[in-house]
Amino acid sequence: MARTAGSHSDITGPRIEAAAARLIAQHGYAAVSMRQIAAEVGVQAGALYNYIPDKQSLLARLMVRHMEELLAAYDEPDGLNPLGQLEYFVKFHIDQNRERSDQVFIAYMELRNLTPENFAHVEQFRRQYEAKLERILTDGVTEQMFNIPDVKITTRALIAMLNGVNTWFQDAGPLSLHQVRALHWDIAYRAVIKT
Amino acid sequence: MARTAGSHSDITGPRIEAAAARLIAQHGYAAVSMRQIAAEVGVQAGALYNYIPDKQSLLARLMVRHMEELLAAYDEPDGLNPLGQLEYFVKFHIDQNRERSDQVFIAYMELRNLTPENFAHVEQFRRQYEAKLERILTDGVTEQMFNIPDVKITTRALIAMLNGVNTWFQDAGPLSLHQVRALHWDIAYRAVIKT
DNA sequence: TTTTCATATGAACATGTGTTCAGTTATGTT
DNA sequence: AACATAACTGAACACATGTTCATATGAAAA
Repeated sequence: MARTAGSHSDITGPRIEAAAARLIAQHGYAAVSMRQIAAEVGVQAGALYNYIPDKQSLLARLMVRHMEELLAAYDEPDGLNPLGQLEYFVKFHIDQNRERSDQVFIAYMELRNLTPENFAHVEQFRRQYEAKLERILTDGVTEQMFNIPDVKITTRALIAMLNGVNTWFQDAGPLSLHQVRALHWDIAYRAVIKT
Repeated sequence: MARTAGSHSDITGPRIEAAAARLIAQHGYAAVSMRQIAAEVGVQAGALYNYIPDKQSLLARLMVRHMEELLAAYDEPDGLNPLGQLEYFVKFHIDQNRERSDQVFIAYMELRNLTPENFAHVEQFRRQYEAKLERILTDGVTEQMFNIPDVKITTRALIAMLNGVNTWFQDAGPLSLHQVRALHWDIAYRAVIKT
């Protein structure tokens, strides 16, 4: 038996990435085999190689695509002062953590499993994203709205804090996403505001 | 050829754990083989099983021991008000991140590679540690020193922020550990203090 | 010196790995 | 109806995996 039904090129491709994202987020890149991914798609392992050069490329593609989509989804808010922009960033980041939790999780857990070339590629995107927040903080300091001893450290600290949400937030939990957003915004606000 | 030199039981054991910690922190549990660990120790793979029942137990032991040592190293500061205790906690956590970065990294990156039983065991320690911070924040609120909308979320947010240090701090970097401590303490302070 | 035994070897086992590819099948086109 | 080809199978490849065990070794005890 070969192809079991229909012309599936356009559907199998995305399904491979979706299955890979799910499994890798759950078990880790090294712990997931090509045969597991194939089984999740409902196909034999060999068929994956019609869509992917190799396993490493699959991981890299997953991460690059995620970073591209993340940056694309962030539409620079016009006409907001630094405080408003910071609020936008915080809520955007938390929303992304929720909507695309697998990809977000992979993007910062599997960096060490990338080849140096792929790592450099992804890292470049990561820095672009970080630069958005850093810019907001810098502007806020310039406009004497924020009081921040070290903008670079505060940038990383805030992102680390926001990423943390992904490790414990569950839809079934006691807190709504709205509450989580509000509480993190409160902390971020107090961490930067000039009093 | 068998044993190549001397009676090494008391030295090989710790060396296995040290090598495993180094390698797992760098490449991840699933990506590191028993033969790699053995090679790092300077021994054949079979010899590891004089000290370890299996690979999974090695990971679990690493994590449990780390958590035990972490909790043991934390000697409850007497006679400090909540603010002083919070400062102590922040600096303690950052110092631990530096002194035992491999173990800290493993302890929150490899949770998903534990069997359910081992996970439950480690998770219990993790909650004990988290409870220390939560207690400090609760006390601060009670004494009307802190203003915290949700103590549980703030606890997690602060720990996530502090853990973040481990992902980018390097001794060779531009900032001293002292500076990093001070900057994070500043953020934590502002996040909780009642104004 | 001889005995004892903890400590390590190295080969083997069964299974799993990523990847390739000749062959098969269903689909859309002619 | 016949064809062309995209899409997939299934078996195979070479090698890696965790783990076991009979065997060898050397240091300490007698």
